[in-house]
Amino acid sequence: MDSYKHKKVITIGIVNELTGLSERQIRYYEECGLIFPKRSKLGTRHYSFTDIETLIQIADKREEGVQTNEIKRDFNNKKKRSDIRDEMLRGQINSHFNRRR
Amino acid sequence: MDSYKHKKVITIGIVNELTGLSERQIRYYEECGLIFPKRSKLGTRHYSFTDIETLIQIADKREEGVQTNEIKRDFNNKKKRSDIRDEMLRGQINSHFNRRR
DNA sequence: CGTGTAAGGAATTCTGACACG
DNA sequence: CGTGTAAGGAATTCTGACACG
Repeated sequence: MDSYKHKKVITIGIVNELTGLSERQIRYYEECGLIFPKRSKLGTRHYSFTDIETLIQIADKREEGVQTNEIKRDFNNKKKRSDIRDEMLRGQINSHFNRRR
Repeated sequence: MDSYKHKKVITIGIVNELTGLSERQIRYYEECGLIFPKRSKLGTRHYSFTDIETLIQIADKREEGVQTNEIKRDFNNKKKRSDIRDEMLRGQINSHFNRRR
């Protein structure tokens, strides 16, 4: 599966290499609620490949001058839209089953 | 794509958590030529998810009492077989194109 | 607001070696 | 052969803070 994409196994140093963002920036975007690394028992942050993809999107937005605030709102809206789409899909499937009864 | 699977971004501590193998064992299997982590400039080992899958296979074999030697031979044979299969596939494709000329 | 930096501590990783077997 | 361990050093990561703006 693509579950590897979501597994939180990458340390901040590697994320820095992969994204070009400083550790300071990476931690700050977490503080802003844009990414959510997992923590090991000892407090070390672990990121997934999807986190890295998100960080690259953030970096692009930031270069355009978009504030973390805006970026967060955009992310939430995108999520909301995909949730709605999923729900409509479920609705179609249900009506399909209802028709068959 | 599944290129994430092959990206060498995981440190040995995480590999230990994911496989249950000790760092000593993980490094030893590298010495035996069974896995090939990448090295950062400073010498830290980085593993991919495929490396982890390989390590889990190794662990299974070792539990059955198979020596690293045997395991390596098995891996090489498996590789050889898949290379041959690939070559035969290429042969078929070529003959297909030749027929059309 | 977003990011750099110096500070000090705690945990990580590395290598080469001795040990047991 | 395969793995544990203690040893010492080097690099990593973390937090809270001061700085600039």
